[in-house]
Amino acid sequence: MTSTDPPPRHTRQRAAVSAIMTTLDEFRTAQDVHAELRQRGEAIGLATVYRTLARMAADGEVDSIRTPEGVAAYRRCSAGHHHHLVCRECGRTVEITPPDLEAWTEQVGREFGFTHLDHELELFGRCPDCG
Amino acid sequence: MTSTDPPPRHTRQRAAVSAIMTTLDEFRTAQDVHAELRQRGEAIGLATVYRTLARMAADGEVDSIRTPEGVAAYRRCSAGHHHHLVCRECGRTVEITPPDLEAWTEQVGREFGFTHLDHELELFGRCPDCG
DNA sequence: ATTGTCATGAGAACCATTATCAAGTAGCGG
DNA sequence: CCGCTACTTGATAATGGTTCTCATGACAAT
Repeated sequence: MTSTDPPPRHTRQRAAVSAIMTTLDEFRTAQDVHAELRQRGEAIGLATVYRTLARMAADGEVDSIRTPEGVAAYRRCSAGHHHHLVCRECGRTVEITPPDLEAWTEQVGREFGFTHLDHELELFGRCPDCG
Repeated sequence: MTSTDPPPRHTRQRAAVSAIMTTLDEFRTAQDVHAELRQRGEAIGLATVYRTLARMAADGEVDSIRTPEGVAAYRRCSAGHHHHLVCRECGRTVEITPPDLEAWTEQVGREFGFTHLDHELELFGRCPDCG
């Protein structure tokens, strides 16, 4: 696991997924991406879209989240990984940027000797419209 | 929608779920709760556990999140919960206490008008023993 | 071109969750 | 207590997103 995973091969399908992800600003599910590619005339299987997006997420090429309904959604990587404030009632989501979280994560990692650190932070609440 | 839903009835099954949730500190899935109750000799159906936990979450009696794998998990509503640094390889866990997270959560809530705030934070990495 | 290896994809398998609906039970008014 | 009615329960089926299977096809180094 520490060592080099073999690099992904360059295929037409992978290029198509990569290309479409750079044109989309919002989070899309794998099913959405598959449907969109099909609509554009690309011949690509659903399983391949799932695999490719998962791989791209693992490699840091896209960000992945879970919608409140539990489905995975992907979006092209903006600079810096961010977090969300989610309404429990209606699912409305606001992007938030906690200060110093990256730095604090590194500090905690050093303190306990952990490496390859990552963090997951989500805030939950009830939005103004849901009282 | 906003107003009067009929209040839940007092049943043996609901009492059992409510009771077990007060004894558990960590997030548990509905399946976990169901298995645990069965192991304790409670006769209760899986669907009922799902329904009861969903209802309790809607009523604010428990908090609910989605794990990175996409499954729903529930935890009793309590002040002063803690967080973890988890090794991806061996599962080793260290309790951690991020500074100012409570205060920052409140501040973000006020900023966007969200109420009933809670947060979920976990750190993941590779522990010293796993290199 | 040949060959070993990885990627693809159609469909099946998987699994958490939800819907179905007949039977049981809580709670209330009499 | 009695009975009525609406709510709850639970075994099972259905749903739907995601992953697995494995035969076939494509990539890339020789």
